[in-house]
Amino acid sequence: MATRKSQTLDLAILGTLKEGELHGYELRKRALSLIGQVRSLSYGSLYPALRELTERGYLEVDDRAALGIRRGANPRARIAYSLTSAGKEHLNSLLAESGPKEWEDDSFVVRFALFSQTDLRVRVRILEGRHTRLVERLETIRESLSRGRERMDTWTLELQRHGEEAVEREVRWLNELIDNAKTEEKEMNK
Amino acid sequence: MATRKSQTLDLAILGTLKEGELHGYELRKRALSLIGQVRSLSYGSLYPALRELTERGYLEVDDRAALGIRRGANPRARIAYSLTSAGKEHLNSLLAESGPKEWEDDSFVVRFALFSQTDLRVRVRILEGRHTRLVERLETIRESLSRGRERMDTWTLELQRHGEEAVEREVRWLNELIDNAKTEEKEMNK
DNA sequence: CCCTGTTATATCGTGACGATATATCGAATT
DNA sequence: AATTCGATATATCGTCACGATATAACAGGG
Repeated sequence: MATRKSQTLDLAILGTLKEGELHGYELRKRALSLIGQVRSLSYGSLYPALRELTERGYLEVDDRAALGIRRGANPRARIAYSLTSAGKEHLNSLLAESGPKEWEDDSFVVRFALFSQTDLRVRVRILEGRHTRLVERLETIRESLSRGRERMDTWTLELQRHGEEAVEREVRWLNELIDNAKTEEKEMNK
Repeated sequence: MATRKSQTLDLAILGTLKEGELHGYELRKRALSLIGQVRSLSYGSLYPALRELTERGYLEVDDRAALGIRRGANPRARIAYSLTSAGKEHLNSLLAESGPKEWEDDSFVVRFALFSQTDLRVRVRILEGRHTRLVERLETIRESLSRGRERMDTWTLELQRHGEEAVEREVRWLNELIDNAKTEEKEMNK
C-alpha cells in the first residue's frame, strides 16, 4: 500500500468533507478555494489520497451510480466520499496535534482555513507558532540586509526589501488575530 | 543522461556563476540568498544540475584539488565551477527568452534577481507579464469573494481578504518598478 | 445534430528533493 | 595535546508528489 506522507493534504480533504459528502471533482474545487492561494491540488495527488484514506477506514464510499460494475471505466460515475466516524476522529486529532512543519506556508493555510472546526486554544497555539516562525524569518532577512548593504546587487536588495515588507505585514496581521482570539478566550472564561 | 526540466534552476546557477567561479557549497549559499524567499535548493537538485550543465558544455570544472584521483571519495575537494563561453550565451538566451511558466513565483523571482544582467526592454516585459498575471489572480480572488460573501466560512473569508491585500501590494510595487523602467528607457533613447 | 466546454474519474512516468552518508578542517574546550 | 563540535563540502538514493494525459458522458448554444 503506497504510504503517502503529506498530512496537509489529508487535513484538507477531511476538513472539506466535514460539511458533507462530495465526489472527487467537486471536492477538489472546494479544497482549492480554501488553499488555492498557496497550493495546487492535482488529481494525481487527490485520487491516490482518497483511495488510501478509504483503505484506512477514514472515508466511506457511496457509489450508487457505479455499483459494482465497470470500476475505473466509467467517468461521470460520481463516486461520493464521506467521513466515517473514525475519519472524524482522525480529523480532530490532526487538528489538535502539532505535526512537523506545522508552520510552513502550506500547512498553516490549511489549518487556518479550518479554524471554525478548531478549538480556540489550538487556534491560538497555531497563530503564535506561525508568528514566531515569521519573526525568525524577518530576522534572517534583516541580518542579510545589514550584512550586505553596500556589497549587494541593487535588484537583490530591492527584492529582499519587498519581501521584508510582506513578512512584516503578515506579522501585524497575526498580532491582530492573536489579540482577538485571546480576548475571546478571556470572555469565555468569565 | 538524466534530462532535467526546470530552467529556473539552470538560470539561478548560471546567473550566480556569472560573477566568478564557485564550488557547489558556496554556490548554493549565494543562490539561496537570491531566491531563498520562495524556493529551497537542496543538494539533491544542485549537484545533478551541475553535472548536467557541465555535460552540456555550459560549465567548466577546475578541480585542482582533486586532480584525477579519488573522485567522489574526498569531500572538501572544492570543485570549482565556472561558466564557459557557451554557458554565457546560454544564460543570455535564457534571460531573453520567455520560457513557459515565466510568471510563476519561482521563475519571476530568479529573473528579477538577475535584472542587473538583463536588457532593459526584457526587464519591462518581465515586469509587465508578472503584472498581468497578478491582476488575473486578483480578479479570481475578488470574484470568489463576491460570489461567496454570505455563504462562505469566516476564516476562509479572512484568509482570502488577507491574500487579496498581499497581491494588491505587489501589483502596486510592480507599477512603480514599471514606471521607473519606462522612464529610464525614454532617457536612454534621447 | 454537431461541436465545444465542462464535468468526472483514473493512471503513469519521472523529476525534484529530503534524508542521509562520509569526511575534512578550524576553533574552542578540556 | 587531545578531543569535541560545528561548519564546510561532495555525493547519492528512494520515493513521493504531480503534470500530463486518456477517456467519456453530458449540457447547451447555434
